[in-house]
Amino acid sequence: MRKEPPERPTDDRLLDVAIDQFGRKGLEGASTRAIAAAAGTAMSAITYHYGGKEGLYVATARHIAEQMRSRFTAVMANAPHAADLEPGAAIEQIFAMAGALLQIMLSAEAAPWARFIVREQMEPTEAFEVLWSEVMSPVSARLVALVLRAGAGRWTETEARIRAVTLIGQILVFRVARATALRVTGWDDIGPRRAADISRIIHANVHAILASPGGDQS
Amino acid sequence: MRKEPPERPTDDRLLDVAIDQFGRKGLEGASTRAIAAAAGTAMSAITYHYGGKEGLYVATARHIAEQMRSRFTAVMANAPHAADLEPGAAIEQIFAMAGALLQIMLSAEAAPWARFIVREQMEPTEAFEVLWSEVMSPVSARLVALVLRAGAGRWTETEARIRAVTLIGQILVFRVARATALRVTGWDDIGPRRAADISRIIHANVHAILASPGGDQS
DNA sequence: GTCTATAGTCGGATAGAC
DNA sequence: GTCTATCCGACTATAGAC
Repeated sequence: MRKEPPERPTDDRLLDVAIDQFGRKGLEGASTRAIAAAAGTAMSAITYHYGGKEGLYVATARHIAEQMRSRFTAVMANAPHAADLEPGAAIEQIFAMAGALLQIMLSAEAAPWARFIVREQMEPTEAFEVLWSEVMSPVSARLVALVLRAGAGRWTETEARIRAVTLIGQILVFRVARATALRVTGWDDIGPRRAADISRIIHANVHAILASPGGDQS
Repeated sequence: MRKEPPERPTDDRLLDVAIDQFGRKGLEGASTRAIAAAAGTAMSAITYHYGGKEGLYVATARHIAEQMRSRFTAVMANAPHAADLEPGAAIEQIFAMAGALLQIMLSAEAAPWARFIVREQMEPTEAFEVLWSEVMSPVSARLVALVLRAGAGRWTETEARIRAVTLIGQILVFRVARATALRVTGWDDIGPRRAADISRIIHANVHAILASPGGDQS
Protein backbone atom coordinates (compact mmCIF):
# COMPACT_ATOMS: atom_id res chain seq x y z
CA MET A 1 0.00 0.00 0.00
CA ARG A 2 1.81 3.09 -1.27
CA LYS A 3 1.30 6.65 -0.26
CA GLU A 4 1.13 7.81 -3.87
CA PRO A 5 -1.28 5.32 -5.46
CA PRO A 6 -0.41 5.65 -9.16
CA GLU A 7 3.16 6.70 -8.28
CA ARG A 8 3.21 10.14 -9.92
CA PRO A 9 6.48 11.23 -11.50
CA THR A 10 9.14 12.52 -9.14
CA ASP A 11 9.32 15.96 -10.72
CA ASP A 12 5.55 16.46 -10.28
CA ARG A 13 5.66 15.39 -6.67
CA LEU A 14 8.52 17.79 -6.05
CA LEU A 15 6.51 20.61 -7.62
CA ASP A 16 3.50 19.95 -5.41
CA VAL A 17 5.55 20.02 -2.25
CA ALA A 18 7.51 23.04 -3.46
CA ILE A 19 4.38 25.15 -3.92
CA ASP A 20 3.42 24.45 -0.35
CA GLN A 21 6.85 24.89 1.20
CA PHE A 22 7.91 27.98 -0.77
CA GLY A 23 4.51 29.53 -0.06
CA ARG A 24 4.82 28.96 3.66
CA LYS A 25 8.51 29.59 4.26
CA GLY A 26 9.62 31.59 1.24
CA LEU A 27 12.52 30.91 -1.10
CA GLU A 28 15.13 31.23 1.61
CA GLY A 29 13.12 29.71 4.45
CA ALA A 30 12.19 26.50 2.68
CA SER A 31 14.88 23.83 2.51
CA THR A 32 15.56 21.51 -0.37
CA ARG A 33 16.08 18.71 2.13
CA ALA A 34 12.57 19.12 3.55
CA ILE A 35 11.00 19.42 0.09
CA ALA A 36 12.74 16.30 -1.17
CA ALA A 37 11.89 14.35 1.97
CA ALA A 38 8.19 15.31 1.77
CA ALA A 39 8.18 14.28 -1.88
CA GLY A 40 9.69 10.94 -0.91
CA THR A 41 12.90 11.34 -2.83
CA ALA A 42 16.51 12.48 -2.44
CA MET A 43 17.57 16.10 -2.42
CA SER A 44 19.72 15.65 -5.48
CA ALA A 45 16.56 14.95 -7.48
CA ILE A 46 15.91 18.69 -7.33
CA THR A 47 19.25 19.37 -8.94
CA TYR A 48 18.58 16.77 -11.60
CA HIS A 49 15.06 17.92 -12.53
CA TYR A 50 15.21 21.65 -11.94
CA GLY A 51 18.88 22.53 -11.78
CA GLY A 52 18.75 23.62 -8.16
CA LYS A 53 16.65 25.44 -5.63
CA GLU A 54 16.08 28.59 -7.68
CA GLY A 55 15.17 26.57 -10.73
CA LEU A 56 12.54 24.76 -8.72
CA TYR A 57 11.25 28.09 -7.45
CA VAL A 58 10.73 29.53 -10.91
CA ALA A 59 9.22 26.25 -12.11
CA THR A 60 6.78 26.54 -9.21
CA ALA A 61 5.73 30.03 -10.37
CA ARG A 62 5.28 28.75 -13.90
CA HIS A 63 3.13 25.87 -12.71
CA ILE A 64 0.92 28.13 -10.61
CA ALA A 65 0.53 30.53 -13.53
CA GLU A 66 -0.52 27.70 -15.83
CA GLN A 67 -3.09 26.38 -13.37
CA MET A 68 -4.67 29.77 -12.73
CA ARG A 69 -4.59 30.68 -16.39
CA SER A 70 -6.48 27.55 -17.36
CA ARG A 71 -9.16 28.33 -14.81
CA PHE A 72 -9.60 31.88 -16.03
CA THR A 73 -9.64 31.06 -19.69
CA ALA A 74 -12.44 28.62 -18.95
CA VAL A 75 -14.51 31.56 -17.71
CA MET A 76 -13.41 34.14 -20.26
CA ALA A 77 -13.42 31.75 -23.19
CA ASN A 78 -16.42 32.73 -25.30
CA ALA A 79 -16.88 36.12 -23.70
CA PRO A 80 -17.49 39.01 -26.08
CA HIS A 81 -15.08 41.91 -26.45
CA ALA A 82 -15.57 44.61 -23.85
CA ALA A 83 -15.80 47.31 -26.49
CA ASP A 84 -18.86 45.66 -28.05
CA LEU A 85 -20.87 45.60 -24.83
CA GLU A 86 -23.57 47.85 -23.43
CA PRO A 87 -22.78 49.10 -19.91
CA GLY A 88 -25.30 46.71 -18.38
CA ALA A 89 -23.84 43.76 -20.23
CA ALA A 90 -20.33 44.80 -19.16
CA ILE A 91 -21.43 44.67 -15.52
CA GLU A 92 -22.80 41.18 -16.09
CA GLN A 93 -19.39 40.14 -17.42
CA ILE A 94 -17.72 41.66 -14.36
CA PHE A 95 -20.08 39.65 -12.14
CA ALA A 96 -18.93 36.51 -13.94
CA MET A 97 -15.25 37.38 -13.53
CA ALA A 98 -15.68 38.33 -9.87
CA GLY A 99 -17.52 35.10 -9.19
CA ALA A 100 -14.81 33.06 -10.85
CA LEU A 101 -12.04 34.90 -9.04
CA LEU A 102 -13.80 34.47 -5.70
CA GLN A 103 -14.31 30.78 -6.36
CA ILE A 104 -10.63 30.35 -7.13
CA MET A 105 -9.60 32.40 -4.09
CA LEU A 106 -11.80 30.39 -1.74
CA SER A 107 -10.91 26.98 -3.16
CA ALA A 108 -8.63 24.83 -1.08
CA GLU A 109 -6.20 24.31 -3.93
CA ALA A 110 -5.71 28.08 -4.23
CA ALA A 111 -4.40 28.38 -0.69
CA PRO A 112 -0.84 27.33 -1.56
CA TRP A 113 -0.91 29.41 -4.74
CA ALA A 114 -2.01 32.47 -2.83
CA ARG A 115 0.73 32.10 -0.25
CA PHE A 116 3.30 31.92 -3.01
CA ILE A 117 1.88 34.87 -4.95
CA VAL A 118 1.51 37.15 -1.95
CA ARG A 119 5.17 36.70 -1.11
CA GLU A 120 6.03 37.74 -4.61
CA GLN A 121 3.91 40.86 -4.23
CA MET A 122 5.97 41.98 -1.28
CA GLU A 123 9.37 41.08 -2.64
CA PRO A 124 8.99 40.51 -6.37
CA THR A 125 11.53 38.28 -8.05
CA GLU A 126 11.80 36.80 -11.49
CA ALA A 127 8.80 34.67 -10.58
CA PHE A 128 6.50 37.69 -10.35
CA GLU A 129 7.17 38.49 -13.98
CA VAL A 130 5.93 35.04 -14.93
CA LEU A 131 2.76 35.40 -12.85
CA TRP A 132 2.05 38.89 -14.15
CA SER A 133 2.49 38.20 -17.82
CA GLU A 134 0.79 34.81 -17.81
CA VAL A 135 -2.23 35.48 -15.57
CA MET A 136 -2.59 38.88 -14.00
CA SER A 137 -1.99 41.00 -17.07
CA PRO A 138 -4.65 39.45 -19.33
CA VAL A 139 -7.20 39.18 -16.52
CA SER A 140 -6.72 42.74 -15.30
CA ALA A 141 -6.70 44.13 -18.83
CA ARG A 142 -10.10 42.63 -19.47
CA LEU A 143 -11.43 43.79 -16.11
CA VAL A 144 -10.29 47.37 -16.74
CA ALA A 145 -11.89 47.36 -20.18
CA LEU A 146 -15.15 46.10 -18.72
CA VAL A 147 -15.13 48.68 -15.92
CA LEU A 148 -14.54 51.38 -18.49
CA ARG A 149 -17.55 50.18 -20.49
CA ALA A 150 -19.67 49.86 -17.36
CA GLY A 151 -18.81 53.45 -16.54
CA ALA A 152 -20.12 54.57 -19.92
CA GLY A 153 -17.92 57.63 -20.01
CA ARG A 154 -18.35 58.58 -16.36
CA TRP A 155 -14.72 57.71 -15.49
CA THR A 156 -11.30 58.37 -16.93
CA GLU A 157 -9.05 55.47 -17.78
CA THR A 158 -7.09 56.00 -14.54
CA GLU A 159 -10.28 56.06 -12.47
CA ALA A 160 -11.40 52.84 -14.10
CA ARG A 161 -8.06 51.22 -13.32
CA ILE A 162 -8.21 52.24 -9.68
CA ARG A 163 -11.77 50.94 -9.48
CA ALA A 164 -10.66 47.65 -10.96
CA VAL A 165 -8.04 47.33 -8.24
CA THR A 166 -10.60 48.00 -5.51
CA LEU A 167 -12.91 45.37 -7.00
CA ILE A 168 -10.11 42.82 -6.97
CA GLY A 169 -9.25 43.84 -3.41
CA GLN A 170 -12.69 42.95 -2.13
CA ILE A 171 -12.16 39.39 -3.31
CA LEU A 172 -8.46 38.99 -2.58
CA VAL A 173 -8.89 40.02 1.03
CA PHE A 174 -10.61 36.72 1.85
CA ARG A 175 -7.51 34.84 0.75
CA VAL A 176 -4.71 37.26 1.52
CA ALA A 177 -5.97 38.44 4.90
CA ARG A 178 -7.74 35.18 5.57
CA ALA A 179 -6.68 34.96 9.19
CA THR A 180 -8.15 38.38 9.86
CA ALA A 181 -11.29 37.75 7.82
CA LEU A 182 -11.98 34.64 9.86
CA ARG A 183 -11.56 36.56 13.10
CA VAL A 184 -13.80 39.42 11.97
CA THR A 185 -16.58 37.10 10.84
CA GLY A 186 -16.11 34.75 13.77
CA TRP A 187 -15.86 31.78 11.42
CA ASP A 188 -13.42 28.91 11.72
CA ASP A 189 -13.57 28.08 8.03
CA ILE A 190 -15.24 29.19 4.79
CA GLY A 191 -17.43 26.44 3.37
CA PRO A 192 -19.73 26.50 0.32
CA ARG A 193 -22.57 28.12 2.23
CA ARG A 194 -20.45 30.96 3.56
CA ALA A 195 -18.81 31.34 0.16
CA ALA A 196 -22.29 31.92 -1.23
CA ASP A 197 -22.93 34.60 1.40
CA ILE A 198 -19.70 36.35 0.46
CA SER A 199 -20.47 36.05 -3.24
CA ARG A 200 -23.89 37.61 -2.76
CA ILE A 201 -22.47 40.61 -0.92
CA ILE A 202 -19.66 41.15 -3.39
CA HIS A 203 -22.23 40.98 -6.15
CA ALA A 204 -24.24 43.69 -4.40
CA ASN A 205 -21.11 45.80 -3.85
CA VAL A 206 -20.00 45.55 -7.46
CA HIS A 207 -23.46 46.55 -8.60
CA ALA A 208 -23.56 49.49 -6.21
CA ILE A 209 -20.13 50.69 -7.30
CA LEU A 210 -20.52 50.31 -11.05
CA ALA A 211 -24.18 50.73 -11.92
CA SER A 212 -24.97 54.20 -13.23
CA PRO A 213 -27.28 56.13 -10.91
CA GLY A 214 -30.17 56.11 -13.34
CA GLY A 215 -29.15 52.90 -15.08
CA ASP A 216 -30.75 49.47 -15.19
CA GLN A 217 -31.06 47.60 -11.92
CA SER A 218 -30.43 43.88 -12.21
CA MET B 1 30.56 61.90 11.31
CA ARG B 2 28.49 58.94 12.50
CA LYS B 3 25.81 57.05 10.62
CA GLU B 4 23.38 57.25 13.53
CA PRO B 5 23.58 60.92 14.54
CA PRO B 6 22.27 60.78 18.12
CA GLU B 7 23.41 57.13 18.47
CA ARG B 8 20.07 55.46 19.14
CA PRO B 9 20.08 52.56 21.58
CA THR B 10 21.21 49.23 20.21
CA ASP B 11 17.93 47.47 20.98
CA ASP B 12 15.96 50.08 19.01
CA ARG B 13 18.27 49.86 16.03
CA LEU B 14 17.93 46.06 16.08
CA LEU B 15 14.15 46.40 16.10
CA ASP B 16 14.12 48.71 13.08
CA VAL B 17 16.25 46.36 11.04
CA ALA B 18 14.30 43.33 12.24
CA ILE B 19 10.98 44.73 11.00
CA ASP B 20 12.47 45.12 7.56
CA GLN B 21 14.33 41.83 7.42
CA PHE B 22 11.60 39.63 8.94
CA GLY B 23 9.07 41.31 6.65
CA ARG B 24 11.11 40.61 3.55
CA LYS B 25 12.57 37.20 4.31
CA GLY B 26 10.33 35.80 7.02
CA LEU B 27 11.30 34.37 10.39
CA GLU B 28 13.32 31.55 8.93
CA GLY B 29 14.71 33.40 5.92
CA ALA B 30 16.14 36.34 7.84
CA SER B 31 19.44 35.76 9.59
CA THR B 32 20.44 37.14 12.95
CA ARG B 33 23.91 37.81 11.59
CA ALA B 34 22.53 40.01 8.80
CA ILE B 35 20.19 41.84 11.19
CA ALA B 36 22.96 42.52 13.67
CA ALA B 37 25.37 43.64 10.95
CA ALA B 38 22.80 46.07 9.47
CA ALA B 39 22.17 47.44 12.96
CA GLY B 40 25.89 47.93 13.39
CA THR B 41 26.34 45.54 16.28
CA ALA B 42 27.27 41.95 17.08
CA MET B 43 24.90 39.04 16.70
CA SER B 44 25.08 38.24 20.38
CA ALA B 45 23.38 41.58 21.07
CA ILE B 46 20.15 39.92 19.88
CA THR B 47 20.56 37.22 22.50
CA TYR B 48 21.27 39.80 25.16
CA HIS B 49 18.34 42.14 24.39
CA TYR B 50 15.68 39.77 23.14
CA GLY B 51 16.73 36.32 24.24
CA GLY B 52 17.22 35.04 20.70
CA LYS B 53 15.77 35.15 17.22
CA GLU B 54 12.20 34.26 18.18
CA GLY B 55 12.22 36.77 21.00
CA LEU B 56 13.21 39.47 18.55
CA TYR B 57 10.47 38.34 16.21
CA VAL B 58 7.73 38.65 18.81
CA ALA B 59 9.17 41.98 19.99
CA THR B 60 8.92 43.13 16.38
CA ALA B 61 5.23 42.23 16.27
CA ARG B 62 4.64 44.05 19.53
CA HIS B 63 6.39 47.16 18.23
CA ILE B 64 4.37 47.18 15.00
CA ALA B 65 1.16 46.73 16.98
CA GLU B 66 2.02 49.68 19.21
CA GLN B 67 2.82 51.95 16.30
CA MET B 68 -0.36 51.12 14.41
CA ARG B 69 -2.47 51.30 17.51
CA SER B 70 -1.26 54.80 18.32
CA ARG B 71 -2.14 55.95 14.80
CA PHE B 72 -5.63 54.51 14.98
CA THR B 73 -6.43 55.79 18.42
CA ALA B 74 -5.52 59.26 17.17
CA VAL B 75 -8.35 58.94 14.65
CA MET B 76 -10.86 57.12 16.82
CA ALA B 77 -10.12 59.12 19.95
CA ASN B 78 -13.13 61.36 20.47
CA ALA B 79 -15.42 59.46 18.14
CA PRO B 80 -18.92 58.79 19.43
CA HIS B 81 -20.23 55.29 20.08
CA ALA B 82 -21.59 53.61 17.00
CA ALA B 83 -24.86 52.79 18.70
CA ASP B 84 -25.57 56.49 19.25
CA LEU B 85 -25.23 57.44 15.59
CA GLU B 86 -27.71 58.01 12.82
CA PRO B 87 -26.97 55.92 9.69
CA GLY B 88 -25.67 58.98 7.85
CA ALA B 89 -23.36 59.88 10.70
CA ALA B 90 -22.14 56.30 10.88
CA ILE B 91 -21.13 56.46 7.23
CA GLU B 92 -19.22 59.66 7.92
CA GLN B 93 -17.32 57.84 10.66
CA ILE B 94 -16.55 55.00 8.25
CA PHE B 95 -15.19 57.54 5.77
CA ALA B 96 -12.86 58.81 8.48
CA MET B 97 -11.68 55.30 9.37
CA ALA B 98 -11.20 54.33 5.74
CA GLY B 99 -9.23 57.49 5.09
CA ALA B 100 -7.00 56.86 8.07
CA LEU B 101 -6.45 53.23 7.13
CA LEU B 102 -5.63 54.15 3.55
CA GLN B 103 -3.20 56.82 4.71
CA ILE B 104 -1.43 54.30 6.94
CA MET B 105 -1.39 51.67 4.18
CA LEU B 106 0.09 54.07 1.64
CA SER B 107 2.66 55.61 3.97
CA ALA B 108 6.24 54.60 3.45
CA GLU B 109 6.67 53.59 7.06
CA ALA B 110 3.80 51.10 6.73
CA ALA B 111 5.55 49.14 4.00
CA PRO B 112 7.72 47.09 6.39
CA TRP B 113 4.79 46.64 8.78
CA ALA B 114 2.60 45.36 5.98
CA ARG B 115 5.18 42.86 4.81
CA PHE B 116 5.45 41.51 8.33
CA ILE B 117 1.69 41.35 8.90
CA VAL B 118 0.89 39.72 5.58
CA ARG B 119 3.28 36.90 6.34
CA GLU B 120 1.49 36.36 9.61
CA GLN B 121 -1.83 36.17 7.77
CA MET B 122 -0.60 33.27 5.69
CA GLU B 123 1.20 31.39 8.42
CA PRO B 124 0.00 32.79 11.75
CA THR B 125 2.31 32.40 14.72
CA GLU B 126 2.26 33.76 18.22
CA ALA B 127 2.90 37.18 16.68
CA PHE B 128 -0.49 37.21 14.95
CA GLU B 129 -2.22 37.00 18.30
CA VAL B 130 -0.43 40.17 19.39
CA LEU B 131 -1.39 42.02 16.22
CA TRP B 132 -5.00 40.87 16.37
CA SER B 133 -5.69 41.69 19.98
CA GLU B 134 -3.78 44.98 20.01
CA VAL B 135 -4.85 46.51 16.70
CA MET B 136 -7.11 44.52 14.44
CA SER B 137 -9.69 43.48 16.97
CA PRO B 138 -10.59 46.95 18.29
CA VAL B 139 -10.50 48.53 14.83
CA SER B 140 -12.61 45.85 13.17
CA ALA B 141 -15.08 45.78 16.06
CA ARG B 142 -15.74 49.48 15.62
CA LEU B 143 -15.97 49.15 11.84
CA VAL B 144 -18.52 46.34 12.09
CA ALA B 145 -20.61 48.33 14.57
CA LEU B 146 -20.56 51.34 12.24
CA VAL B 147 -21.49 49.25 9.20
CA LEU B 148 -24.37 47.78 11.16
CA ARG B 149 -25.61 51.28 12.04
CA ALA B 150 -25.11 52.48 8.46
CA GLY B 151 -27.24 49.59 7.29
CA ALA B 152 -30.06 50.70 9.59
CA GLY B 153 -31.50 47.22 9.88
CA ARG B 154 -31.02 46.23 6.24
CA TRP B 155 -28.33 43.67 7.07
CA THR B 156 -27.80 40.89 9.54
CA GLU B 157 -24.77 40.93 11.78
CA THR B 158 -23.02 38.41 9.54
CA GLU B 159 -23.74 40.46 6.44
CA ALA B 160 -22.35 43.53 8.14
CA ARG B 161 -19.19 41.65 9.09
CA ILE B 162 -18.65 40.40 5.54
CA ARG B 163 -19.21 43.94 4.25
CA ALA B 164 -16.66 45.25 6.72
CA VAL B 165 -14.11 42.77 5.37
CA THR B 166 -14.78 43.84 1.78
CA LEU B 167 -14.36 47.49 2.76
CA ILE B 168 -11.01 46.72 4.35
CA GLY B 169 -10.03 44.71 1.30
CA GLN B 170 -10.43 47.68 -1.02
CA ILE B 171 -7.82 49.54 1.00
CA LEU B 172 -5.50 46.67 1.88
CA VAL B 173 -5.09 45.68 -1.75
CA PHE B 174 -2.97 48.75 -2.45
CA ARG B 175 -0.46 47.58 0.14
CA VAL B 176 -0.76 43.83 0.02
CA ALA B 177 -0.96 43.44 -3.73
CA ARG B 178 1.04 46.59 -4.35
CA ALA B 179 3.15 45.09 -7.13
CA THR B 180 0.00 44.16 -9.02
CA ALA B 181 -1.78 47.44 -8.28
CA LEU B 182 1.17 49.35 -9.72
CA ARG B 183 1.12 47.25 -12.87
CA VAL B 184 -2.65 47.60 -13.33
CA THR B 185 -2.55 51.37 -12.93
CA GLY B 186 0.67 51.72 -14.86
CA TRP B 187 2.23 53.72 -12.04
CA ASP B 188 5.76 53.36 -10.74
CA ASP B 189 4.92 54.73 -7.31
CA ILE B 190 1.99 56.11 -5.32
CA GLY B 191 2.58 59.72 -4.32
CA PRO B 192 0.28 62.15 -2.48
CA ARG B 193 -1.59 63.08 -5.63
CA ARG B 194 -2.33 59.48 -6.60
CA ALA B 195 -3.20 58.69 -3.00
CA ALA B 196 -5.83 61.41 -3.23
CA ASP B 197 -7.23 59.83 -6.39
CA ILE B 198 -7.46 56.47 -4.67
CA SER B 199 -9.02 58.03 -1.59
CA ARG B 200 -11.67 59.75 -3.68
CA ILE B 201 -12.67 56.53 -5.41
CA ILE B 202 -12.74 54.50 -2.22
CA HIS B 203 -14.90 57.23 -0.71
CA ALA B 204 -17.30 56.90 -3.63
CA ASN B 205 -17.29 53.10 -3.35
CA VAL B 206 -18.00 53.12 0.36
CA HIS B 207 -20.83 55.54 -0.18
CA ALA B 208 -22.29 53.44 -2.97
CA ILE B 209 -22.06 50.26 -0.90
CA LEU B 210 -23.40 51.57 2.38
CA ALA B 211 -25.79 54.41 1.63
CA SER B 212 -29.42 53.36 1.77
CA PRO B 213 -31.12 53.57 -1.65
CA GLY B 214 -33.37 56.44 -0.65
CA GLY B 215 -31.03 57.85 1.99
CA ASP B 216 -29.05 61.07 2.18
CA GLN B 217 -26.44 61.66 -0.48
CA SER B 218 -23.30 63.35 0.82
C1' DG C 1 16.49 8.62 -13.26
C1' DT C 2 17.40 7.97 -8.48
C1' DC C 3 20.23 7.15 -4.90
C1' DT C 4 24.34 7.78 -1.10
C1' DA C 5 28.29 10.24 0.45
C1' DT C 6 30.68 14.22 1.12
C1' DA C 7 32.45 18.92 0.59
C1' DG C 8 31.99 23.63 1.86
C1' DT C 9 29.18 27.34 3.64
C1' DC C 10 26.27 29.58 6.80
C1' DG C 11 22.97 29.39 10.44
C1' DG C 12 21.83 30.33 15.80
C1' DA C 13 23.40 29.83 20.39
C1' DT C 14 26.73 30.55 23.92
C1' DA C 15 31.01 31.36 26.76
C1' DG C 16 33.88 34.69 28.35
C1' DA C 17 36.89 39.03 27.85
C1' DC C 18 36.36 43.92 28.52
C1' DG D 1 26.07 46.44 27.51
C1' DT D 2 28.92 45.07 23.70
C1' DC D 3 32.29 42.56 21.76
C1' DT D 4 35.21 38.15 19.79
C1' DA D 5 35.73 33.26 19.44
C1' DT D 6 33.89 28.94 18.92
C1' DC D 7 30.64 24.97 18.73
C1' DC D 8 27.66 22.32 16.15
C1' DG D 9 23.81 21.56 13.44
C1' DA D 10 21.53 22.46 8.88
C1' DC D 11 21.94 24.08 4.52
C1' DT D 12 22.99 23.70 -0.94
C1' DA D 13 25.61 21.65 -4.28
C1' DT D 14 28.04 17.99 -6.44
C1' DA D 15 30.46 13.68 -7.49
C1' DG D 16 29.77 9.14 -8.49
C1' DA D 17 27.60 4.33 -7.81
C1' DC D 18 23.76 1.78 -9.59
